[in-house]
Amino acid sequence: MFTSNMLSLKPGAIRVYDIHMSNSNFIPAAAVDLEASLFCGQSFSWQKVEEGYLGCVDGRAILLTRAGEGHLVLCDNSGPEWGWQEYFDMHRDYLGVFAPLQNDKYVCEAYAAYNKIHVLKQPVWETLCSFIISANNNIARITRIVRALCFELGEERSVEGHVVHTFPSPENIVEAGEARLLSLGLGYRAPYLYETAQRALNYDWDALLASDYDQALDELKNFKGVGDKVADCVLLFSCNQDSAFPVDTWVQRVMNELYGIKGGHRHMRSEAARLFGEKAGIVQQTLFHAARMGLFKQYLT
DNA sequence: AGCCAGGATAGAC
DNA sequence: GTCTATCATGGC
Repeated sequence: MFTSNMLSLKPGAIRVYDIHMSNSNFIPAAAVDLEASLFCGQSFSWQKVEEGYLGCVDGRAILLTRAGEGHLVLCDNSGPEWGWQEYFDMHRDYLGVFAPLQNDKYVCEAYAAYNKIHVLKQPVWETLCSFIISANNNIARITRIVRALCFELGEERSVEGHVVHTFPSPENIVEAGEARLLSLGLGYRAPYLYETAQRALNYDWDALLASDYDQALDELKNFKGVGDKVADCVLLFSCNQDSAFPVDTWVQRVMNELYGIKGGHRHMRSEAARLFGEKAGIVQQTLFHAARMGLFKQYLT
């Protein structure tokens, strides 16, 4: 039997979630760890402000303000209401994903420390660009570059007096040109992003979203600067592919040194499915964050 | 100064 | 198909 103290889930957490789901603008703190979810390296478009968190999703300025035991969602009025429940993956049964893994020492340790990291469902174009930029880079600098891209090439939006900038469209990036991208700090990734933007000008994103995993993986790798890892990030964070298993340097270390698994992308992914289930990507995000925060320091060389 | 960061690429074999 | 040097940039 899977009990709440096994993984240190706070008593009553699920209840609070259910009670507040009736309020369409309220994100209960007990349902999702916004701090960890926004800053664990899956999105680079959020920042902390006095009242809470400020971001821009799908061309819409968003402010998450602290209120009671959670946050209120405030948007600008530029379009239809923002589907934050989908963005924050509120309807997934996270306990159901982790419960079958109660015999996995490392998953349990990670889940005990970070049991409310949700995998965000982000706009695919922004995710593709962000993770092209992420190659051989660190989260702080990726964030700076993405922010510079938005500030220089995006459009201004505002909510509650806060100004943000939208993520630039493929047209915006092509018009800016490769040299401009270089000056924004992209380094050798500048031509990758530029060529990707050109290819994206007339691209059928709906077809990508409708594809199965293998098909979508091959398709994404046709973009310049996209290999297995970046493609898996896009698949997991934007394409509803819960089995995608991004292997960066941290996850590589975890798989090698904690689970004794080595090999190429294909083998690593099948082993991840065997160890963590068909939604291995959801588990991966918590493992990644735990490893990066030093939780496995004692096990890693 | 050298190593690391949510890796990918072209080239060699 | 697998293995490798190389690629900007900044922080430590």
